[in-house]
Parts: sequence; C-alpha cells; structure tokens
Amino acid sequence: MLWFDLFSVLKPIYVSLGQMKSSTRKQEILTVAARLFKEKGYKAVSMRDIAQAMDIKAASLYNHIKNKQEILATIILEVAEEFTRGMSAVIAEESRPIQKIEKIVEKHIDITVRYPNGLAALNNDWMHLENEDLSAVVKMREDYEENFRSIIKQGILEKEIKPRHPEVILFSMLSTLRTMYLWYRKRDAMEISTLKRDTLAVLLKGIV
Amino acid sequence: MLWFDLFSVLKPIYVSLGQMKSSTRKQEILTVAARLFKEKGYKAVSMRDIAQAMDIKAASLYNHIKNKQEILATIILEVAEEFTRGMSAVIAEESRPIQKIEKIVEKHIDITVRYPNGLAALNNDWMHLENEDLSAVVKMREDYEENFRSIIKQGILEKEIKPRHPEVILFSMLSTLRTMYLWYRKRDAMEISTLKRDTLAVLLKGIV
DNA sequence: AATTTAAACTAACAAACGTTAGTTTTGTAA
DNA sequence: TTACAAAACTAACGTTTGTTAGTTTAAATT
Repeated sequence: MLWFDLFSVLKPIYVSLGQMKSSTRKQEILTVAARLFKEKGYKAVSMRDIAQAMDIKAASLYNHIKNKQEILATIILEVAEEFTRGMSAVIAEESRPIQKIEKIVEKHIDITVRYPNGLAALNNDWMHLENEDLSAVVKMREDYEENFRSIIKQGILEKEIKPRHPEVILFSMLSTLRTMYLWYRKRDAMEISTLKRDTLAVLLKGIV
Repeated sequence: MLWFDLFSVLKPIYVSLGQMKSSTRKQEILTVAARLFKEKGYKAVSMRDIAQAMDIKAASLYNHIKNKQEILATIILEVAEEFTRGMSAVIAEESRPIQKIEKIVEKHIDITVRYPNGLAALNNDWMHLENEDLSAVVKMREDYEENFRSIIKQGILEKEIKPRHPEVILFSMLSTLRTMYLWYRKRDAMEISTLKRDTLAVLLKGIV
C-alpha cells in the first residue's frame, strides 16, 4: 500500500460512518414507508409490508435502517423541524399579525405539497414515537401552537382580528391546514396558487 | 312443563338471541375501547389492553362481544349513522343554503360533545373496518360530503356564498368540525353555546 | 335448598410481529 | 481477474396478538 492510496483506504470507512451510506436506498424505504403509513397508520404497517412494496424481503431492510422506530422518527422529525423553522422565520419578521398569519398559511400549504405523507405521519402517528423523539415532537407542537395563539391574541388586541375565542380561531385554522393533505388533490386538481388564494380568503374573510 | 310456563322458557332464548344480553357490560367495553382507540388507534390497542382497563382478563371480553372487529364496527357505525340522520333532516327541510349550513355545524358540534371518542374512531380508524361495514361507512361519508358540497354550490349559485372553490369551502369547514373533538375542552373549558356561536361566526364571517 | 344463568377465570393455540445471525449474490474498483 | 463492499437472501428467534375451550365463581330464579 502506497501513501497516495490513503484516500482509497479512508473513503469506505468515512462513507460507512457518515450519512452518505446507502442514502438513496434508505430514502426509498422512507418514501415507501411514509406512503403506507398514510394509508393504514404506523401500527398497521409491518416491516414485511414495507419490504413487499419494494420487492425485497423484510430482513433486507435492516441493511439500511436500524429498526422500524427509526423510520417513523426520521419521517416525522423532518416535517416537524420544517414547521419549527417556518414559525421561527415568521416570529422574527416585523409585520402585522394578519401578515404573519398569511405567512403561516402559505408555509403550511407549501409543506403540505412537499411532504403530504410525512404530514400524515406527524398528524396521526406522533404518539408512537419513543423517548426523546416523542418529547421533542410534542414540544415542537406545543410551541408552534403557542406562537400561533400569541399572534392571534395580538391581532385581537390591535383590533385587526375580530374578538372571537382565540382557541376557536386557532384550531379552525390549524385543522384546515393540518388535514389539507387529505383532500387538496382529490377531484379536480387545483393550482397551488388557487389553493393558497382561496384558502386564505375563506379563513380570513369567511364565505358569506 | 305447563302451558303458562311458555314465557319462562322462551325469555332466556329471546334474550340470548337479541341485543338485550349483557347490554350494560357490553356498553362498558365499548366505552372503554373507544377511549383507548382515541389515545393510540385501533391497531395499537390489544384485547389485553381493553381487559386490563376493566380489571378483567382478555378472554372474559368474549362473553360479551364476538370479536375485536365488532367493537370497532359498533363504535363507528353508531356515530356514522347519527351523521347520516342529521344530514337527512337538513336536506329535508325547506330553508336557504346558509341556514342549512348553520344546522350542519350545530349538529356536528352536538355529536362532538356526545361522542368525542366515537368520532375519533370514525375519523382515524374507519379503514380498519371490514367488508360491508367498511363499504357502508365509506358510502355514508361520500354521501355526506356530496350533500354538503351541493348545499355550498347552491349557495354560491344564489349568491349567498362567495364564489370560492367549493372544495376549499367544504373541507375547511369539515376539517374544523371533524377535529373539534381534539381541542374543544382543552385549556379553559368553553360553554357549548359559546363554541357554537364563535365557530359559526369564524367559519361564516371570517376573522378580519 | 336446588337450579340455572351470567360472567369471570386458566390454559393454550396458531398466526403475525420485529428483529438477528449467517450466507449468497451483485456490482464496482484495483 | 481478483478483491471487496453493498445489498440481497434464508432461516430462525422470542414476543405479542386475537381467539377458543373448558372450568369455576357469583348471583338470581325456581
């Protein structure tokens, strides 16, 4: 072995230690699993189901992932952190409450379009996370809601928003946004711009 | 055996065939199961979990119910049929679209308060129903949405409702109503009358 | 007091589950 | 061509699952 072979020797070690390892195959597993989780829920999807959907055997999955729990945690944390980042950006900017709400709605719709299946897992299967992952996601959710709630209260205080019960406003908006992945492309597929415009109009200005 | 003993002979047979049998204990099982299903979902709740919550053994449950599937079907069908009846009443009455929508919202909130756990099962575990129960619930859901959609379209046609995409209106209202069981009694408990008034105001007239 | 019914129990089953160990195949680089 | 790593395989494991069979206890009716 000569000195200039050093890279050749170290590369496989580096690769096997880092995240580059089988990144494409692992991503495939996450994508397929997220789709199945959306249809039947985490507990109703077996490792054999995931494997069958990829035309391999269940044991082969373990060449790429640690266990089933890691699949769920990876899928959910990606989306949850995206929400947290989005809210941080909104909080940071200097603008009126209504404008902040508009930003939140748009960000929500962007995430819905990008990660519809991950969003389903976050909504429906977060309680099957374990330990730090569970507490982290619960905390992110609580913080997100608390930030949203504060913006609404501020809006009411500044008389930009009608004086309705803040919880009703908060969860009527959140419910609509959180479950949008279920219907936004059913029936006649909508333009994303139409979806954003009409959703904002309905949520802010009502329908009558 | 004398002729006037006929009732004494037939009663236990009648009772064992009919629904009267162990109706209180069975109802207990349904109530406990619905609560557990709401927390973790149907597939994550075992018969042993249900039994433990009632301080008995899993096998004892089968003195009262046929199998796990029957528990889910009973819980879900009760709520689904309540929705179907409610929608039939709304369709039947002669009133303006907006008034019909108000009736639907109020009926939804009534059901939320009466069956919060059954509503969770209908929302999240309907896909674990089997055969006729599955197809019946799916059909009831489709019919319900189609009726609601028609009312909205009629409202737009008669210029009582703003010309937004009907799917956005339909599902922003349905999402809010369907997931209300998750939050309506969190934090400061609200009066039902307040909940109805503010929800109607937010959904119909918006917040700005 | 005797009998019957309701509702619990113990014990066990077959099937499905997540996961591990060890082996073979496949593709790529030397 | 050889060498090696990636990624599949077979086989099996210990658990947990829903469910059944048969038995015992407690309460109500005769």
